[in-house]
Amino acid sequence: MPTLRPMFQDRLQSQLVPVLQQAFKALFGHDLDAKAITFQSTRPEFEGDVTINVFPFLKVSGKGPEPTAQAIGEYLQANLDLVDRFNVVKGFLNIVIADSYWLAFLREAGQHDLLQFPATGKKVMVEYASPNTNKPLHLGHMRNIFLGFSVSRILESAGNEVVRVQVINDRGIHICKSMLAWQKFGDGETPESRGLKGDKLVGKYYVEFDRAYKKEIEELLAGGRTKEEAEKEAPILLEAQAMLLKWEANDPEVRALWAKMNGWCYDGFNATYDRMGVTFDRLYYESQTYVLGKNDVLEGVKKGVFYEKDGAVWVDNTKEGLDEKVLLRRDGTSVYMTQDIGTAIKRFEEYPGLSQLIYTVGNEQDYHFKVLFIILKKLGFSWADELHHLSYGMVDLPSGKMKSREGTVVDADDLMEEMVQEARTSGEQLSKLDDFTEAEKTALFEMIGMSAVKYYLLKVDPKKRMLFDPAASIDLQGHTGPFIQYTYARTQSLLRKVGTMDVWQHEHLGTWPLLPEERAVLKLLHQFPGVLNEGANRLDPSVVANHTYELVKAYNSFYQTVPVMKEEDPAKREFRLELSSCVAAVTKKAMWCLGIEVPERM
RNA sequence: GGUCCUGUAGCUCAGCUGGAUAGAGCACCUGCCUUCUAAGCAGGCGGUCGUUGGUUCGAAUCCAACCGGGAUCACCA
Repeated sequence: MPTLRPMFQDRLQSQLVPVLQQAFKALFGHDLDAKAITFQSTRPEFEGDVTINVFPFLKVSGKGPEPTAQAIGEYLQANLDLVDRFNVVKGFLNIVIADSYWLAFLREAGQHDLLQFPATGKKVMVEYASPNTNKPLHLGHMRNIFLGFSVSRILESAGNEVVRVQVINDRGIHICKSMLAWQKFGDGETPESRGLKGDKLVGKYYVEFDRAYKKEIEELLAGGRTKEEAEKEAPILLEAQAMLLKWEANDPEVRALWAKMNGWCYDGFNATYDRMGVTFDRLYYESQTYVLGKNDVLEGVKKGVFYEKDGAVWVDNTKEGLDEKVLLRRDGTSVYMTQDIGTAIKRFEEYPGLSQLIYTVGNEQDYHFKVLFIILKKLGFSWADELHHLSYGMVDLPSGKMKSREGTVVDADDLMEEMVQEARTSGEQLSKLDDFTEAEKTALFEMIGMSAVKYYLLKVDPKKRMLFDPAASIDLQGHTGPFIQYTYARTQSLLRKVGTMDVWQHEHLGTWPLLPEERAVLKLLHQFPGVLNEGANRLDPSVVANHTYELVKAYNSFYQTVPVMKEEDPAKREFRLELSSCVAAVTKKAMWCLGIEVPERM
């Protein structure tokens, strides 16, 4: 993967490394490579914040593990103020970082957004939705959309300018099927007359088509045709194919129907996107892009990158361990790959400063993108190395795979509605919201329900296929979005009280032994920029999701065992308020990176 | 068959640039609301990290083979 973004340098490690190098020089007369040192956070059962494993250095030190660790520890303690003390357990050097360091860090964190990196000056395009216009969005689209949108937010936080893009597959045989079925069986009904969302109505006729098609096949089978013949010869299919030809010939009537039904579909999609909370900067319609690429391919033939065989144009990727692939059919028409080649080129033309292009598409297209990227590289585009397929695994149901034909797809609108209703049911049972207006409640339950779905889909490593268990996803406790929202609401409750009591002066923070609960929270805050950087480099929201959970879990533990407002020492109280405030800000921003909103009360 | 992804607790998932007795959530069991929001906290139960070899001082992590799950390999989109 291209590493465009600068590596985040952990501020603690960047201070430790040079002194460690000095230590190795002074103690063992060895020039230590900075990359040879790996830090790990100290396991909770030992005292310390950072741990260095000295086993790799035994050859250099010429001593056993414990004396080596001891010597390094002593050197660090003597030469670096932020090293307060240390202990050695077997080959592990556990370093305790001085409270003053943590306090200074907290002060800094209070003044800056830890999760907003300086501008990189880079522009990145993220394509994260590519629906067909013949059926409504479902659970699979939801993973795709939330994943890509979150990645776009993460990249933005990491300092990049982001262009969010949707590709709409608005032409082809699939939409003709819906159109034909509507013409035949629709009786002129519209989303308005029927009271149905536009995408649902179009989807309904896609199903109608399939039903009629199957019926015709059965009749043909009964008439003695083979299955294959029947599938090819069913009159309604032939009619749909004829309609596609008419569409391509710009037949006004077909085009008008096409525009009308696609319009219904877009209205439906837009309503779904609104509820999802996602937006696009640029839409690409396949009806406009499907003609692209042909000239680029012919250009490639001239350059000798592609070759002709049997009248068709091929690319040979056998050297790359792949196969040969047709790019233009014998009749000169395009295949899917052709238009993807053209569209990629067009995008870089449209956005001259673009440095990276990310396609959020399911892993069933891994091969397709591998081939696409190789082809663009062969055509000599300098940006070909900056193309990335953000591939994600399929979403399975407890009953198995989702199959539209078997009616087992989970509809996006239905699922969101169900989750919001579940949030309402549990929220009203808790009866903490008596002074909320009905509108406020509705907004809150919307926020909670949506966070449950989004977090559930985002906490899993994108490349793995995942199981969507409706019963588990509806859970609002434990490792869930609502749990994180709840913690945020807790911090806000505290900070509101401060507002009315005016006890928070933001004055200098004193020095005293930090409590373990406080340290745990500080360490997780301290690690967060590195986590965001990792998420941006790996294009993986799950690392951000999981670390946010770690943070709020530690904060809850702190909250439940350490007094904040009730602390009598004003300096400690202020420190804990500052800590709470910082946790709140970071949590809010991290959730923003996931495309999840966070409530002031719940 | 070739290629790619994947296999960790009853279930869903972290950990995988090699390092200390493998972590969470759910489920099940025990405590904790006259005290800053109990959508919470504290604790218990629960694992031959698919199998077998190899590399290493050290392997869930790297390598190989095998087994299981998935995807893909159209002059389809």
